[in-house]
Formats: sequence, C-alpha cells, structure tokens
Amino acid sequence: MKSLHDTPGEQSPAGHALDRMFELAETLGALMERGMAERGVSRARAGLLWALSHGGPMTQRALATRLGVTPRNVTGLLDALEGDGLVRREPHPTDRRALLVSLTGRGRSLTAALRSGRDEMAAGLFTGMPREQVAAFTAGLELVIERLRAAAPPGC
Amino acid sequence: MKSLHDTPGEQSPAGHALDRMFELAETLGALMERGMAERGVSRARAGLLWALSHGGPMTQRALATRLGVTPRNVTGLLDALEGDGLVRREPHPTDRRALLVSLTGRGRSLTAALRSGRDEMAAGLFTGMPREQVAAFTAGLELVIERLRAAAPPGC
DNA sequence: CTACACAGTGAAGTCACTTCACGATACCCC
DNA sequence: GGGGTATCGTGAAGTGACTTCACTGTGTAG
Repeated sequence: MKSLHDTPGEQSPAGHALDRMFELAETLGALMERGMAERGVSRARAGLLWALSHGGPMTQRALATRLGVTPRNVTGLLDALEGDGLVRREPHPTDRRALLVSLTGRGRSLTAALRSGRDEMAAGLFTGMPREQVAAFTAGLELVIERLRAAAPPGC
Repeated sequence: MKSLHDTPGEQSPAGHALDRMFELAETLGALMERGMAERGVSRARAGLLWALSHGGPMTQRALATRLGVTPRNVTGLLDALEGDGLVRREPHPTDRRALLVSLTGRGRSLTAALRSGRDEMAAGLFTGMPREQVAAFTAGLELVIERLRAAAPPGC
C-alpha cells in the first residue's frame, strides 16, 4: 500500500511527527504481513499463535478477550489453524463446556520462527544507531503510546 | 484490540523498541479507526477521500495506483462513497473510457473535519514535550522508516 | 431443583479485497 | 481508413476477517 499520508507542504513539527508515525504504522504493518505471508499465516492467525505462545494453553473465550475479538471469530480462526495442524483443541480438564487450545509442535516451531524473524529485523533496524539515540527514540515512543492510550479509554 | 505484542521478560534494546513500534502501530491504527467510525467512514473509504483531497480530481485508475489496490476495489469503494454523497463521478473531458472522480461539498467538509481532528490529535500528543525531543523522536522515526522501506522493495 | 450465567458453534450478513472476463474506447502503425 | 493492442471501468464470483443472533450443553448459586 502506498503511503496514504504523505502530506506535503508546511506543517507543525507535531503534525509532521504524526504523519511519520502513520507512515511507520503502515510500512511496519505491511512488512510484517509480508513476512507472515511467506510463512503461510495471516495477521489474524498469527495473532492467535502469538497469544498462545505467550499465554500458554487457554480457553477459546480467553483467547477472544485477549485479542479483543468475538468468541465466534476465534472459533473460525482456530478451525483454520487446526486444519493446518498448528493448534490443538482438547477438552478442558475441569469445565466440560470449554475447550483448551494449545500449540502443536508445528505451531511452536512456527512461532519460534516468527519470533526469530522479528528479532533479526529488530537487529537490522537499529544497527549503527548510537545506543543512546535508540534509548531516546524508545522513550519518545513510550510517551506517545501512553498519551494515545489515555485518549482511547475503552477496552483496548 | 489488545496489545498483542506485550512481550514480557528481558530483551535487547532493539527488540524492545520494535515491540513499542508495533504497539504504536496498533494503538494508533485503532484510535484512527475509531475517530473515522465516529464520522461514518471506514479506513478504506477515508483513504480514498484523503487521496482525492490531496491529489484533486482524478481517474479511478489513478486512485487505484495511488492507494496500491485493484481498480475493481476502487470501483466498489466509490460506489459506497458516491451513495453517501461524498464523491462524484463525471465523464472525463478527453478520455471517454475514464471517469473523473472528485469530492462533493460534503466530501470536502468531511475531509476537512478529519484533517482538523488529526491536527488536534497531533497537538495533544506532543504538548509539553520539549521541541528538540520531538525533533529527535522524528529523526529516529525517519531513520527507521527509511530502513524499513529498504527492506520492502516492491511497489510499496 | 430451578434459574441463570457462560462455553462454543451454526447461520447469515458485512466489508475490504482479489482474479477473471468483457465491452467500450484510445492509440499506433501501415 | 483499418486493424491490432493497450487501457478504463465494471459484472461475476470468491476469500478472509469480522459481527450478531439463536441455540445447545454445561456449570453454579439459591
């Protein structure tokens, strides 16, 4: 996708910074999507795998809340993931209504690959950048994120 | 949507920064989407309006290339936008195959509203942040974006 | 035991997006 | 002028991610 936000002309430093942030968001998202597509997972599916990889085996409802989507949606995503042999649904040991979702071996190795890809990318992105500049950049990021969160009160 | 990338534990500064960038991308995207939804446009539709607002009246194919999507997709999006009275399709003055798309009055005022919302947000995001820190942050952003682009060669 | 809350899923629909095929037009070369 | 070919927009059909609503089966509190 093209830049979509390449505002030309003069604007305030803040406006310019915001534009750059949008640009970052798009570029980063696109690149990420590409990397995942190469490994055969979409963004939504990868989100599920990621959540499982971080939170361990979990109920479908837990996944839904964690991802901020409908339980029904999780069902569908899991159907696909299970079909690909990346994920396994087992009966919950104590609650017979629920299913416990966990990564299979293939699922685990895929998430590991994704993670290492991410690390590699992180390394490449900041090489040669002075340590303190990275720190300053990150600090700025965190401040901005914090303020953004403050502006987005709901269940985000 | 929840964070999705809240990697806990120790990691390199670069890895941490990357995580923050993902967080930014998501939070920013979500907030943006919310703001647009309040005004009754989706992200894709807003992209079209934005392009028109920047580039002036344009052919549908031009819009498609500019947005990086299929011409067919633009047709559909425009059908909706036209139905909402935000956009107008007129015969191209010299090329009878093509249509010239332009914003209607309502379309212009909507994009103006979106733009002012964006500016307001930009202002709120960086208030109280020392001017030079904003500059440093933006510089970091630009460097990162440049490197990202270098890693994503195709028609992006 | 009853009433109610909660887990997962079928059915149906929306939205953004794609590919393929097609009719209408523009353009270029002989 | 006439024929070949590229281009503009769009119908048809399909995908993936998402939603809401209705429903079954199960836990749980009174």
